[in-house]
Amino acid sequence: MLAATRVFSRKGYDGARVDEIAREAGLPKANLLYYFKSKKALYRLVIERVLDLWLNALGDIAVDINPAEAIRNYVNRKIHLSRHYPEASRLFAMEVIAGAPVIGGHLVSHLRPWVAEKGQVFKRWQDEGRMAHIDPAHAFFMIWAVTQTYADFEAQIKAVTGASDYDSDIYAATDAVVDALVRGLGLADAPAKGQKQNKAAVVIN
Amino acid sequence: MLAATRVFSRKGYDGARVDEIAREAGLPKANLLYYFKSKKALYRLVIERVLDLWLNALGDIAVDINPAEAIRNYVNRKIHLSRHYPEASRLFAMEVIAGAPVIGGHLVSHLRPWVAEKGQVFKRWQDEGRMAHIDPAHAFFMIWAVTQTYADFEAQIKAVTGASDYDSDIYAATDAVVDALVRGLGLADAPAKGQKQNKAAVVIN
DNA sequence: CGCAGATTTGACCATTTGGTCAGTAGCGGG
DNA sequence: CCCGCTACTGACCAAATGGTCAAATCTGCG
Repeated sequence: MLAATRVFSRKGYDGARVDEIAREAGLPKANLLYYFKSKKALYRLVIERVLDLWLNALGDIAVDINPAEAIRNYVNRKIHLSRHYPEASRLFAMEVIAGAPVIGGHLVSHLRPWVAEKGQVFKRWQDEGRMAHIDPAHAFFMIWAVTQTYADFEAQIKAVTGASDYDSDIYAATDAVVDALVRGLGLADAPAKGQKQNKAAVVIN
Repeated sequence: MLAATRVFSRKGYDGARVDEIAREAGLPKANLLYYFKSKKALYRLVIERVLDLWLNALGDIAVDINPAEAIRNYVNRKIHLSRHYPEASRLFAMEVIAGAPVIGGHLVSHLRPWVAEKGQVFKRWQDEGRMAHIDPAHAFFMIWAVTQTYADFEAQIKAVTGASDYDSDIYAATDAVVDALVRGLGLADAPAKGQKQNKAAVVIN
């Protein structure tokens, strides 16, 4: 299962060889196909598990604390995920890029309501002047884009920065990125005193 | 060539069938292989052309105008590209996710110096207090992540928003995202009066 | 026209790959 | 020890696929 995630994420669905997955899992191909009916079935299981991981591990966005803090938490958790399971992240990315043929339905049935619900919180914050006016869904797209890029485009980032130790070198720099994200979304540290008074309070240096 | 880009971007290298590319190009497979020695050679050509498009079409980041304006231009151009050539964007993404086996060298030899050079501009802006202090390379990663997400994760965005007309529905919302990006990077509209005086001047509403 | 070289193409081939199957090994209970 | 059942596996197969090739067709030119 882990082996499958690794191989699929490295080669994509078509590029992955059942035999390679089996070898990586340390058992004969026939045995692998004894447990999982087919390559496609295995892929489906793996990708659904990844999506679950994504949705569950992220948990909620705290409503009770201030927006900046809440989003900072969420983003950091997301980055933590990407850092800890880069293969999962990449696998998910490939699936979506290919048009989400397998998890398209799940995205509609699970992710969509999730976004709709959390979006309500954003809306409230925006009404209270504690968050910039951005379509909540797009705020998520921004957050996801930025957090996933460190897992998905690792090769590019490595090439550009020449980081020798990706994990420590790169993720050390993400704090500033999280700041930028929070600032960009215009999140207030504390409840605003009045409507629209929002002054992008985060100090820059 | 266009056909190849389309098919490769839809299926990935391994998923793409030479025969399908040929059919999409409206000529027999044998003829396609007469022009391009092999599938791999064709892929290499296509992906290199995409990278060129990326690097060239983006052109420069204007130094003479104010930072906010300059980056806004750059980001808008990038979004325009993603919007106009989503297949190219996705193809590039898949290549990088797979570890950039083909264009890894190009990234180091072309993209890296490009970033280093443009990064100097960012550094200057930062020293002048006209931009938040973020490692310039990471500022680019942020920008790229956000702009590419609209092409690469189209399937996800569609699933979440339920947009019926992706092109117009979605790209209409990107203005707010560009704003957030500019705000997040702490870009000043006009030259700051003094060092470190930066107050994330962009008003939020 | 006639020829030489380039272009085009259907037929074909070697290899790879997902998946099957018949048979073997392990194992719990009687 | 044996029976029945599940887990496991090497050998095998049909289909798909990248690539080749020889023959056909086209094109420019003397």
